[in-house]
Amino acid sequence: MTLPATRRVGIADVAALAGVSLGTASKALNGRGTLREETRARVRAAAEELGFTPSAVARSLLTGRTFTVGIITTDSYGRFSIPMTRGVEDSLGVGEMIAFLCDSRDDPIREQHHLRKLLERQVDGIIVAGRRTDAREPLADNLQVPVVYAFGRSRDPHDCSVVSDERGAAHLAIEHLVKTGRRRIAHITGPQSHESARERAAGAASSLAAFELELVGEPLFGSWTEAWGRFAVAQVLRTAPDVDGVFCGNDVIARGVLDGLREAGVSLPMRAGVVGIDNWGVVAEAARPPLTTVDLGLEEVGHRAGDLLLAAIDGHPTPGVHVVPSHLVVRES
Amino acid sequence: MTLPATRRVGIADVAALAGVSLGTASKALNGRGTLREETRARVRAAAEELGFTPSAVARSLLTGRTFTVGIITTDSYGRFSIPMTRGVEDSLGVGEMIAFLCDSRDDPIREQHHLRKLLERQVDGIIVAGRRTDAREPLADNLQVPVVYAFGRSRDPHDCSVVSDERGAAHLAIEHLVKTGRRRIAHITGPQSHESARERAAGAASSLAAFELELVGEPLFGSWTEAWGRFAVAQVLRTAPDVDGVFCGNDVIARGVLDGLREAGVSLPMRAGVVGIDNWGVVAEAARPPLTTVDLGLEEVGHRAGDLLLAAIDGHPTPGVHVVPSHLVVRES
DNA sequence: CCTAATCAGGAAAACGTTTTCCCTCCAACT
DNA sequence: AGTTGGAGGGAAAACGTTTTCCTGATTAGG
Repeated sequence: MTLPATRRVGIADVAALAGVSLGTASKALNGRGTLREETRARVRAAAEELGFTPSAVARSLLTGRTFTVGIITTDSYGRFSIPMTRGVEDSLGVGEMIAFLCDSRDDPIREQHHLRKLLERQVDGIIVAGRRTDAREPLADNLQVPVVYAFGRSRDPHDCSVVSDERGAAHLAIEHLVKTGRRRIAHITGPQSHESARERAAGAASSLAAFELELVGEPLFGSWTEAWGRFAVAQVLRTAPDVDGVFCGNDVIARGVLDGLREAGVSLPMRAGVVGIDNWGVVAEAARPPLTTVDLGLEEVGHRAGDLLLAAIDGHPTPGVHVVPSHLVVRES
Repeated sequence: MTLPATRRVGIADVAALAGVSLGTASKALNGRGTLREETRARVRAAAEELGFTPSAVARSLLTGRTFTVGIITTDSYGRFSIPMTRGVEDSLGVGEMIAFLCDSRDDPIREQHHLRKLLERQVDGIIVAGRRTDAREPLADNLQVPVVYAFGRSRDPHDCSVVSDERGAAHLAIEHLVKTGRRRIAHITGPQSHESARERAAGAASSLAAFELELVGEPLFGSWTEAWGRFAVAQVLRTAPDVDGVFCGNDVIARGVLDGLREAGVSLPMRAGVVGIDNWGVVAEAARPPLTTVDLGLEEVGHRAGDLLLAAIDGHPTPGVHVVPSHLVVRES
């Protein structure tokens, strides 16, 4: 009893109503072949009348294309995958494609399971959206469909990966601080085990060097939390009371830093500038003062990944690592 | 040039290698028909050797089922749809189903566009995940596939909707405040135009009445922001300095309230208790003190919606509004 | 030894399209 | 008048499965 109350209306029904053959109806609806305009119109009218919706399944079987891609994300929380997915959707939409969303929750078993499901359904391509920037193992080898890695690149440099510009982000942050007159700049960031934390710290150091400056103290690695930001900035104030700028590894830390500074009596943004990374609206806008931060262009990463995947599906693969520029979002901090 | 380098390996290849007919191979792999165990094994071995992956497309064409559903979400930000999608995925996973994710961004045109794409692909069912609890227009009438509305219910009571228990949530919050000794309780919440704000306020009033108490002042409707929380609580303190509890419409407001109270010199949680709604980790856990809040069970809403959709696909629809219970998450506020 | 029943497996239809090849007109040339 | 050639449209193959029906062989029962 699987609700077949009314049979699907197929192109054969349309053809019958229009008084043409099945093949002719197909041509009329798809603009192929040579037909009189009057015939086309008659078929279109019949299709309209019957509410005909072509079966993508049948079409796929014949053409081998499903106009479908899979997105495998390891980001169960959604902070990163949401904007990326949006970008991917934008990119795919113009090609009338649509995406399966699979959440692997960082579990390789689950990931392989999803992969199998996607391959069975003959997706035209796959996007792997990571939560961390650290390079990851490729999905599988000898895969028949094109794959693009977004945000977290693949360990295999011959794969196609799209990443955001971590060093560039650090550079933008430092540049902003320096150009607004800050000279004694500290860096508070996440765990050293995260490549993004290391990259941002390295980017900050080299950027400061270009201005003939140095960080105040060593970069403080901790966790991506407000509590760490508050704690670390208190420590900074003890060892270097004249600090006038803090570059934070992400917005959440930055918010903790802002609270820590304010509560220590540092008037903001007069006596010190703070810059974060992520441009996460709910955090950056609610901070006091609203946080100046660097947007990693996640939506653009997704968009780019989608474009590259479409190109690869079309037979024009573009292996290598593609870097999407970051940009500064100036608020009041 | 669409990369047909190597032709797909089909069940015919498997059959040939195993030395059986195509139909027999199908039966062997699917456990149908009556075959010798040795034959089945031989076919399985052949399939393994060739790396055979059955084409879900061909199967769907024949059976009319795609084992695929569509999720249409209006929640471009992702705050609500992420946990719901997770729940849906969990529910579908056991049925070997997989979901298309479509973000309508609250645009009816885009929504219809997505709907068409989904119907073309012959999804077995559709879940509509709302961002607001306000009832929404049905997706379309005379739809051939089952639809379940999640979080935001459909205006048509004959549709199947799954919602969270807004009044119950308010009740849990008030109960917690009262049981921890609070008597002078204010309510600060979001815009009155949002049904959830109105429901939560109404729930709070009736719950207080059950304890023979009343709200301190009228509910303060504003926006779902920290700034509003800070501003509103300052106002409350002016008109009712002895307030000892605040029930907030969501966690973000609650966080603003906590900051406002603390900065006004109210020691927390000794002199006042604060409860939010949402249990949004990044906000509730980072609050000072960590926020006690009500979890609306969004993941459960998604899970339930998935279950009901599966049942409907199986020919057992369950029209009506289904309410998922909320639960209190006690932290330190 | 003959018949009926069961077991194994093959042949072919079916799903709903798209596309290729073919046929039949009819007009325009030579 | 005979030949091209193009326009308009039909017939049928093809995609890769599942399933139904059928046939031949083996076994059990009488």
